Amino acid sequence: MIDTRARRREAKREQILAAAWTLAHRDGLGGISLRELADLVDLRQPSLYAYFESKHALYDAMFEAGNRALVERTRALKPTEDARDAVVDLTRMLLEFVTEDVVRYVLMFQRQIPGFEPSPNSYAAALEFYELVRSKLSAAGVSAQRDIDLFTTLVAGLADQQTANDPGGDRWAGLTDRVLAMFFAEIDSKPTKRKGAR
Amino acid sequence: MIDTRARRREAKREQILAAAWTLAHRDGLGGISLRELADLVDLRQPSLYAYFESKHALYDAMFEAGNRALVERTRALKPTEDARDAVVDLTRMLLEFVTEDVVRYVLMFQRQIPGFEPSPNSYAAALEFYELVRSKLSAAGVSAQRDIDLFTTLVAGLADQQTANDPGGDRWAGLTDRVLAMFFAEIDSKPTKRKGAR
DNA sequence: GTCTATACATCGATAGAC
DNA sequence: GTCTATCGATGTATAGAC
Repeated sequence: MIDTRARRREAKREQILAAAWTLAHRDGLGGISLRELADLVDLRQPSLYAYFESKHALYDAMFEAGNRALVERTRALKPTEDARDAVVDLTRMLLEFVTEDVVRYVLMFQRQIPGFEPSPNSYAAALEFYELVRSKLSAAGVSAQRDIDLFTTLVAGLADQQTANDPGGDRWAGLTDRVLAMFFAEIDSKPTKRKGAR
Repeated sequence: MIDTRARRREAKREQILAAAWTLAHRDGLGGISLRELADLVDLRQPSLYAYFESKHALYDAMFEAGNRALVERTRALKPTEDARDAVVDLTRMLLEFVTEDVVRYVLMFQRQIPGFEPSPNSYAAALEFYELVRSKLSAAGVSAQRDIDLFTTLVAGLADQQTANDPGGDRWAGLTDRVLAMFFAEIDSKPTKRKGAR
């Protein structure tokens, strides 16, 4: 049956992707060898091309998987009464997401693979996440672009320092609440005119 | 004379380093090809090993040069009356340093070369810079480790976002003053006991 | 789809002659 | 110090049998 064939193919694709993550964790993102990857899934190297048309396509699939996981995780956050609590929960979750798999973080948020650009399809997943963030920020009274940029600065700084200087620990992640309190104090001290304001 | 020989050797080393920066700017850090590098300085590829024992040793020399330049730039900052102004000047200079040469920034502050660890000698230059930062922060009333970590978070965030999302521009660098004002407001709101306090 | 076999270009690195 | 020659590995890709 055609369905069986398609399902087997999809299963093999998933198997290849899982093996790719394994290799990436061991040797780094750039250290994935297609010959070794093929070995891990009982294929010969040229046969990988039946599933991914290039190594970049493999990275692209990994990039998409990472972003879909992040979107899912974001959607699974419990609703909060206060909109700012939602931003706190989001940020905590993001730091956790980032520290639990540094390689995935690097693939998604650092430009480390030379020449790799996400396909429009994969990038859509990334955009979906950013939209969720924007929406939560907006509900918390943060909608000016420069205020959003300030927020991304803080989160990027926490994630960068945490993964680079204390992987596995929480030296910087532990600053999350303090950083956000500081952020909202700054926002409140310079209120921005909003659409609904009189 | 022995001096002449040593000087010629040092000059060739510098020539190789300069060519390496040229290639890195064109092709990225990882894109440096030893064969092309040798061509640029009129050598054959294996002869480079008379000057650098490996490609990592070349990166190490570049890492050290970058850090020495940063230390020099920091020492050249004009003294200020107010200690917090010195931190502002330092941060502005750092953002400028980072944006004027993104490749150098990546080499110095991101872990992008697989397996590259600075030698103790090169790392000493990096430590020298951190000591200067610590000293300026301390003079400005920031000496608790968690407060220093907060500062590094902010600077890392600005540098990361600026270089990654707006290279050549100043979308995030332009937030520097606001970020530092926010930082010092936070510091003042939670004063830390200091050695000299009564 | 998967295989064998092969090819090409590139890479960092090393041996050994001079 | 510099060279030629070479090694072993990589990613990429294709041809052609089954």
